[in-house]
Amino acid sequence: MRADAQRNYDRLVEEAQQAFIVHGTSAALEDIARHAGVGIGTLYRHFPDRYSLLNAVFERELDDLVQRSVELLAAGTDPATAVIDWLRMVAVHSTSYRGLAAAIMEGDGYQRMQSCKSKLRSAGGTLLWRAQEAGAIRSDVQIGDLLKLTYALVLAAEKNPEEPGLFDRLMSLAVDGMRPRAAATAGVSAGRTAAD
Amino acid sequence: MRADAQRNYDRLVEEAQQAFIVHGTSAALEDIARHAGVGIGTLYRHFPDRYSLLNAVFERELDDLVQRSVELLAAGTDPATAVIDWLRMVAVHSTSYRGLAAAIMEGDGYQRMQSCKSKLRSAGGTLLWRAQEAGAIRSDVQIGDLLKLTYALVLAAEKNPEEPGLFDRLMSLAVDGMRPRAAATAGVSAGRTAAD
DNA sequence: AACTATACGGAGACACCCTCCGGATCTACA
DNA sequence: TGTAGATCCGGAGGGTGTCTCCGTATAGTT
Repeated sequence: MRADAQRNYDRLVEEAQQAFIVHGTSAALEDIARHAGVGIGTLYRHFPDRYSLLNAVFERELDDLVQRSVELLAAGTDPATAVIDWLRMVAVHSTSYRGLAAAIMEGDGYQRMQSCKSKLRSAGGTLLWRAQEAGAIRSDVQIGDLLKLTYALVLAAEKNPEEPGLFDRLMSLAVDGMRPRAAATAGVSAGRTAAD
Repeated sequence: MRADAQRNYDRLVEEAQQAFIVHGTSAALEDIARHAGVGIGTLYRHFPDRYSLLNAVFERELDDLVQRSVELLAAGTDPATAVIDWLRMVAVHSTSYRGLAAAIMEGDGYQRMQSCKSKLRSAGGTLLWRAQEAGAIRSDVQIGDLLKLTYALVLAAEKNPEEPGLFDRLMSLAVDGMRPRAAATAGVSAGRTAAD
């Protein structure tokens, strides 16, 4: 890669990060290029579409979330709580970019953002595995599902800013469902089989 | 309302329904107008934005979902199962329009689609109330939250078409969390308080 | 210094959104 | 039935944003 190309690449990612934070992930790409002192053509050469750029920005920040998962693994925290806390951190992070949750979920971006997704999966997967080994989380729960759930709830919360506690309320529903149920207690679990 | 205006209004809704089913809720409004044999200006006069049109289309189909809730209320089904089954019906319906779930969640459309939302809330609210009276669903669960959760999960499922069972898996997590937990069983609920 | 692979820039085609207003069309009333 | 005028129609046009293409410029090499 030529030196000038590398320079432009870096400036674009830098500028994109700012723009995405300020204007959300739908910030105009032409503005990003202009602020980076670069032509729109250059932007598109480095990043064929919006998702590529988003992926590059996001990837720089992922190390932090991965690091958190390692810490939670090392610390003596309750395995199930560790998983849930980590998912909350993922949620908090994605909140800093309006629209990021939507972008990650977007099918179109599936290919482009895969590198980010697999990093998240491997970090979270380890935490989940430990919790499942300890019997603290249902064994049929998958890390991919948890991440998808988390981003879906972030999105719901983002679209309902007038309800501040929404994410936590929804997450708590799902969180309770993750835990293995005690052996059926008469009455309380009536009808449960029909729902499964 | 003048007769020709009414005629155009109806044709637009009709045509929009088809377009939304075929091309998703982001179908080009100009195409809808053209297919309805009407100018784009006419479309915008009747429906100031995409959400108004979506609302009109959606509203025609809501009676069915409301009807279902009445049936579930009348039938002797388990109250909690009835709520969950109804939410599934809502989910199935919204699946017929790619993007509807996103549109309903969208903040911009909040005003425009309110009439649909309140119909859903009142139908679901009655079912939920009965289940909570019967002690079959946690009393702190709100119908607004359940609908938001449902649409969030529909959206997640819609964006991951390669995983057919996703919606059901995610829903089952949340569904389990809705049920009141039996009095703490030693060991299994360790760490629960931290998550609430 | 000359050469070539690589990268740049931005004009322009495209798609969609939404507005505006001159002209066409209904309807009520005589 | 004829007409006045309130109502409605249509689509050109301006705006925004995406993405492509290719003539020009430049870094790196010999």
